[in-house]
Amino acid sequence: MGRSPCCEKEHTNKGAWTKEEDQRLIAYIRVNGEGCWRSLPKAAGLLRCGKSCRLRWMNYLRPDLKRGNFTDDEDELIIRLHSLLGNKWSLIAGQLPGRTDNEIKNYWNTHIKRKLLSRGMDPHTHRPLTPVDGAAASRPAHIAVPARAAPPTMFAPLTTKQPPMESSSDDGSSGATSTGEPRCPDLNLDLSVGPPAADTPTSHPVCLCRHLGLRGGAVCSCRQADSPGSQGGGFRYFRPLEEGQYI
DNA sequence: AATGTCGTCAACCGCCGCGTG
DNA sequence: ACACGCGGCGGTTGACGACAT
Repeated sequence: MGRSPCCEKEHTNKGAWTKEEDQRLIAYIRVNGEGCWRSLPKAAGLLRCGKSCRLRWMNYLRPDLKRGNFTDDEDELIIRLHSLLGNKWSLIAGQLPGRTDNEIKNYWNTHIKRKLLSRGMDPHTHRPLTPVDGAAASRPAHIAVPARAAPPTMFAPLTTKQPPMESSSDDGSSGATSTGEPRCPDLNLDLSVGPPAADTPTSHPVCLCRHLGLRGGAVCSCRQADSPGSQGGGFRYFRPLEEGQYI
């Protein structure tokens, strides 16, 4: 049998939304607020699947959406967040007010991937392309390539049990550990859009999870985050990048 | 001007995680 | 512990416009 369909497909419209449908959806949500997407279409007089209504609202109709081109700052922030989080578009979108996960995902696939390739970076791993990667990058799109492991593990988090790494000027022999393992590049965790505040310390470590609002979630194991002495409590830290260093 | 190709993006699909009974 | 319903997420598709030939 399997799961029941989310709606009666034979009685629902599909495809592009009309202005009238948009107006109905907006008017309904203005009065009743978001939520209960399953019953919303009927209540709002829409012949649409609840999921479709939610998507339309979230990605297009929400009043707080920022339309228009991405700024360079937003570009860089997306790249940094992607290197940390992988294809977690909703988490990335959470750091860019007014942008949606769908929008960022599209933008990544159409613009940023190419931007990284032009920098000689692998958009999946955020590492410099090797000649082999380069060949892969030029591989015709229809030739499938197995997805690589998600990047989040690429950047081994620093814990307070480890001494902070020396500044990344530890030369760029970089990229390899003494064991010959490729070393994870460091991360610039100034995740704000726009110029940093003058008094913002950029060299001392920050809790990534906390910065991303993930503290207490599955991703973050930080404890006692708000207490000043919490550095010994198991925080995971990341060290910012040096000027001009890419992730 | 007609046709083909490419890039963009809104929308759909199927899966997953969480809450609830 | 289990099944179910729902919302949310990420991958993919397809329509459409811009550009090239």
